[in-house]
Amino acid sequence: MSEDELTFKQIQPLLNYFHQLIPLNKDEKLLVTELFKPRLYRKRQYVLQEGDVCNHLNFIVRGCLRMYKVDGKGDIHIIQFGAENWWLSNIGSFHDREPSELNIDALEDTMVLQISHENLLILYKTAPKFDRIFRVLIEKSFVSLQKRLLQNISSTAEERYLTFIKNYQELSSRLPQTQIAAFLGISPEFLSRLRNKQGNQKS
Amino acid sequence: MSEDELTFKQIQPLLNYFHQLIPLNKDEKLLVTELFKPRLYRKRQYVLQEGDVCNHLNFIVRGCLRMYKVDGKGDIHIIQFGAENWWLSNIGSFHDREPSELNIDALEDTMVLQISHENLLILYKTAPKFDRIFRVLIEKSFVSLQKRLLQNISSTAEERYLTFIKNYQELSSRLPQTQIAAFLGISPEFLSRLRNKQGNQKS
DNA sequence: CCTATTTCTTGATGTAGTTCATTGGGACCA
DNA sequence: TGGTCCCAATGAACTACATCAAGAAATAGG
Repeated sequence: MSEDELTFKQIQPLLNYFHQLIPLNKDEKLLVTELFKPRLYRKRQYVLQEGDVCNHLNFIVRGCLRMYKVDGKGDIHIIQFGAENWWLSNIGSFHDREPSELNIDALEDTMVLQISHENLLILYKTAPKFDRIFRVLIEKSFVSLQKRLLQNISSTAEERYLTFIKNYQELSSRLPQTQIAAFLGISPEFLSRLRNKQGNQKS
Repeated sequence: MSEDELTFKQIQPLLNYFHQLIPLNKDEKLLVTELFKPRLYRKRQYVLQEGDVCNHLNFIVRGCLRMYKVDGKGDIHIIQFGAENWWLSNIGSFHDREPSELNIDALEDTMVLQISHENLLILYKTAPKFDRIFRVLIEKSFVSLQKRLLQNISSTAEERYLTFIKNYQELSSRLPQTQIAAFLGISPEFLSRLRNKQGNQKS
């Protein structure tokens, strides 16, 4: 297989993703292929470290990332997981070109397709359709974030946990409990108790 | 003053708002003036009621709205306030044309400029620049929502309250405590205790 | 101006969730 | 193949916050 064919194969999941939102023509597909670069992150490797400016949008092809904040006590709070076909970046830092307060790292070996800030500007300029694509994309992210916030201000830890395993069934069996607890905003110990409670009810 | 001049005067805050994000030309300003309609909501009046499809994007000129969910117990959870120069709509319901699970109503007499779903499509079609404008706009909303979520999973009620009065200084003195409590996700009684604690420390 | 309603305060008690400390079980690595 | 680390489980004590109840203060509206 030639290098071009290899690149094209790697980029396919992203083209499919865009195509599902808004169909692309040949030129636009080519542009995406040129401007997005594949990159592999090893488990535990940083994708973005606190203090650096977020310089890429990341589309996850396989594996799993997390974006989190470390608080004054050294505790980790996970804002978002990113698995297959999700985007994960610090949008604020990326657009305002400001140092990030958040970290992104890999929970598993993870393959991403990433576009640099510079190349994104080229993409918008060359194919304004992407203004719309990314508008639609972020609207969807906004809605799901809003749902999560609502859950957080209105539900108990148990309800949040049950919603989580329902919404992210696959992820929840793949991730260690500590990570899930840091995502739900509860202590790992309490999550452990919740899980046992669930288990007992089943039998 | 002629009717046209009146409309133009009413629409001015919105034109300024857009202009600050991305400068508009004359035609684009005209288009905005034609497609957005002013509307007054009285205190307690619904802007959007659960079960209806959200049919307008609302830009608030003066007054204050809230968007909230009523849970199974009848308790209210406020997802967002909207005051001067903010947008407030149920984006999910608006774009997917689905019944809303959220309500929006007025906490004060409130003047909004609103664009219907239909007219927004015309706006996007006629002036693609608005794809970009609304992309940038929602990116900003996304970032502030993310900050709020982070606060919620990582901070105590007291910290959240202090952040709230810092970020929304003016709003916090204008709204009843019950509303602020429903926004922070705590009981009004506990908020009252927090406030007294603050007061005592000062003296 | 008066009354009705909403809003705020305060106390007593209950509970969801935390923290700390200990134990045991895997997974990775030399 | 035996340590080293990370992860899960569990008990005991603690705390942040909720709930219920009742009264005081403020506000709205006719």
